[in-house]
Amino acid sequence: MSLREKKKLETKNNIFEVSGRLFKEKGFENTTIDEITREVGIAKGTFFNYFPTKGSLLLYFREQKHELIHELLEAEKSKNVPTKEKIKGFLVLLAESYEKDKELTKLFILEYKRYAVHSGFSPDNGNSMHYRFSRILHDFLEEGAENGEIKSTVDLETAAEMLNVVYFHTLIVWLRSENDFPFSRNISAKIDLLFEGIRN
Amino acid sequence: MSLREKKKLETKNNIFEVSGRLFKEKGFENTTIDEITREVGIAKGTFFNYFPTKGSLLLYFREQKHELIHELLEAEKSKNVPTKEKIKGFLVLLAESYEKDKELTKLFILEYKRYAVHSGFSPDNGNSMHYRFSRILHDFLEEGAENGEIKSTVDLETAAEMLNVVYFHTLIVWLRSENDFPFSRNISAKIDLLFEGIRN
DNA sequence: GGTCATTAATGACTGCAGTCATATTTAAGT
DNA sequence: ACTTAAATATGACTGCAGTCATTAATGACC
Repeated sequence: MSLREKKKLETKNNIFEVSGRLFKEKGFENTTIDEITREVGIAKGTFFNYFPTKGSLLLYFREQKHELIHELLEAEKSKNVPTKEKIKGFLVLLAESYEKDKELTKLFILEYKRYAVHSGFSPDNGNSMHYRFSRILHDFLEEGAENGEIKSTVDLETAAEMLNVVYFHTLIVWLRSENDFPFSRNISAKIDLLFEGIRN
Repeated sequence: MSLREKKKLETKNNIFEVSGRLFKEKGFENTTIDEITREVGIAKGTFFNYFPTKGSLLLYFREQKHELIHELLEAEKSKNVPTKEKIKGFLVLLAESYEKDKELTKLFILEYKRYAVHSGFSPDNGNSMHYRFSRILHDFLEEGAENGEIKSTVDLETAAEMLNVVYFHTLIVWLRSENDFPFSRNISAKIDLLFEGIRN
């Protein structure tokens, strides 16, 4: 790695670290780029060589966080429990990992939503949280379908999409609540409902 | 109504009308307050006497739109069809009403989401789209429960919340698509799935 | 119809995100 | 070591949302 590359990486990490701290301390809106760059010791313009907008920092936070997801996923995939339990376990674990950085998570979930409405979660965007999650959930469901745990008439894409969207909605409500919200029970109830149906 | 009140209403309507037109013509981000006020013939500051932020215009658009909802609702409520069909009918009608102002709808759905993440859809906020919708859906479900169409073990609040969130997600995807997306079939399939469950 | 308090209008001003022409640093070729 | 091209850094500048102290319009009351 050349001197150039080393410096570049270091600058990016510095921006990342400082902005994360400031966002947590004072919130996203109350933190200015000027503040971040002053603290990092770079010029304002330099920031924009690394991140195209202030909001894109949040997408980067999300990406970093999601490196962890695949570990959770592998651990959960190999368990020998019914599909429904696997999905519950995965989503609860995931939420617990978000819980560690509640404030930051709120921010990047919000930013994701903004992005999602503007530009969509198109399949060709490998970094789309929505897409990756739907894929993972779809894999679980497919396994369940192969075992005969799931009705053959169910469209697995649709089911995965619904799990996904219900999950994120619940996550947001949970993140916003002051921890008196029993996330895992709540999401479990919804997954049950989706598996069992509501019709008598 | 006094002269004052008349003028006030007229100014508000003018802002509403001009901004709506400009948003449709050039998009929300590309329309500036200066432009709106110039065209309306008021000073910039006056705008903020009527709407606290640029985004709040979108909430106002939404409110206006939602005056229509209750008409749809009443028509649908009185039909004598199964609960599931009532819900489908209502959601499809609603989507069709959104379709008339696709670009504007996109904007205010986005703004709603932003708002929702920031400040929640608290029950005490009577204007919250989320809350009103959940209430309406809840009413439908309650009727279904009374007729024995719905499992007694199902928590109606949860079911309404899920219908709601799945609906809005689907709506967004549909609004973003270029009309080749069969909304009513898609949302119907999801409602079916939620009613019947996915477990074999 | 004149006085005064209340309500609304005004636009210069502030703060911040994001741009861009210019300057500096790096690395490769000779 | 010198030259040169490419990569990177810089900060003054622009554009826009939102504020606020000041001014104008309105209507209640005598």
